[in-house]
Amino acid sequence: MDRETRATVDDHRALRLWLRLLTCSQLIERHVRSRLRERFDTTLPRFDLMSQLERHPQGLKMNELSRLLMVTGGNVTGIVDQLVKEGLVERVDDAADRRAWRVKLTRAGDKAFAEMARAHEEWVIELLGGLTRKDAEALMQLLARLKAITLENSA
Amino acid sequence: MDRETRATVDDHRALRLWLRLLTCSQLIERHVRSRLRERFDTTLPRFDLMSQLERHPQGLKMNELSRLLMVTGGNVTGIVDQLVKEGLVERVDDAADRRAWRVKLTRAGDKAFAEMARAHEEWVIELLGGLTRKDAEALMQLLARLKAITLENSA
DNA sequence: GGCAGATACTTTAGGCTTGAGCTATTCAGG
DNA sequence: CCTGAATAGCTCAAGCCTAAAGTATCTGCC
Repeated sequence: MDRETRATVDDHRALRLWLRLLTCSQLIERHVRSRLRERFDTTLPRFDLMSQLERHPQGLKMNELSRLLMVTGGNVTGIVDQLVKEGLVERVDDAADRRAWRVKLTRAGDKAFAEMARAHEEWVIELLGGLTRKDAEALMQLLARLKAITLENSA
Repeated sequence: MDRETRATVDDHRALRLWLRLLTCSQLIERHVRSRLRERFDTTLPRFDLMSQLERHPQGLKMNELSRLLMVTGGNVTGIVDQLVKEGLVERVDDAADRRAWRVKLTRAGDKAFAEMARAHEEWVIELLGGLTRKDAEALMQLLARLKAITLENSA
């Protein structure tokens, strides 16, 4: 019996929905984190950051990374520092704004990310692949609505 | 455009589902964390731990808390230490096993938690209440399937 | 031009979280 | 009994994350 299962029957709908969503998310997240550590000796935040850079070959500014990853700027500074030290990422001066950097994957970073991304997708498919296509699509749509509503209500 | 929206169109279904789930979960989590800090100067992990204790008035052992909260034992030690110091929680010797504690809410903890739980549910309703009853129920059911499948596949 | 406010980034203190390694206790077989 | 394995809990180092405060630069407005 875990947190979500234990919710007493008189808990209300929205609360139970949130607890269940959190449980699902944590289950998957733990699995992925653990595999990233085992197989690649890295972490989910590092992977997420590199994944953004891979989608933006022209590079991203620190504050763009911060917004995309939904974490604070100080946090991005720390993670980028590490990846720079490991040679996976580089800070390039931004020509138009001397306050800013353009952060990019190095060639080594691009290569390392490609391998991790392949494995990562396999793990996710392994975990979630058992859902029927119909369920998966329904879930996608409902989560889209949830996301829109949440964004609206937290603004 | 956030992480999930940015996923390129050729990303596969399971991966996109996972990213969307993560985004939803993080949006709600950030909101709740921020409000817990503002209004009660506390954190989500502390709230979660107290919430488990509130559901188990007879007390819980450290390893039971660890399992219920899906975090490691060392983590539970730290959070319980703090709550004990603040007088919200107490460690009672377990009569049957001298290695173990029974962790319980104190009267002050119970009172403090009741107030926080009321506010917490309001915040969640405020955030998610916009979903129709039908959508909420469908989502509950699909997430239940997802949870079952994930548990099965990560075992 | 110059100044006020906004913006880009870093730093710091403090809390969360993990995995690995430690002690103490319990339990199951011989 | 007693010994080895399992279990309950703690400690530690390292990394993630936040909010707040600090520096440097840019931008708009007079």
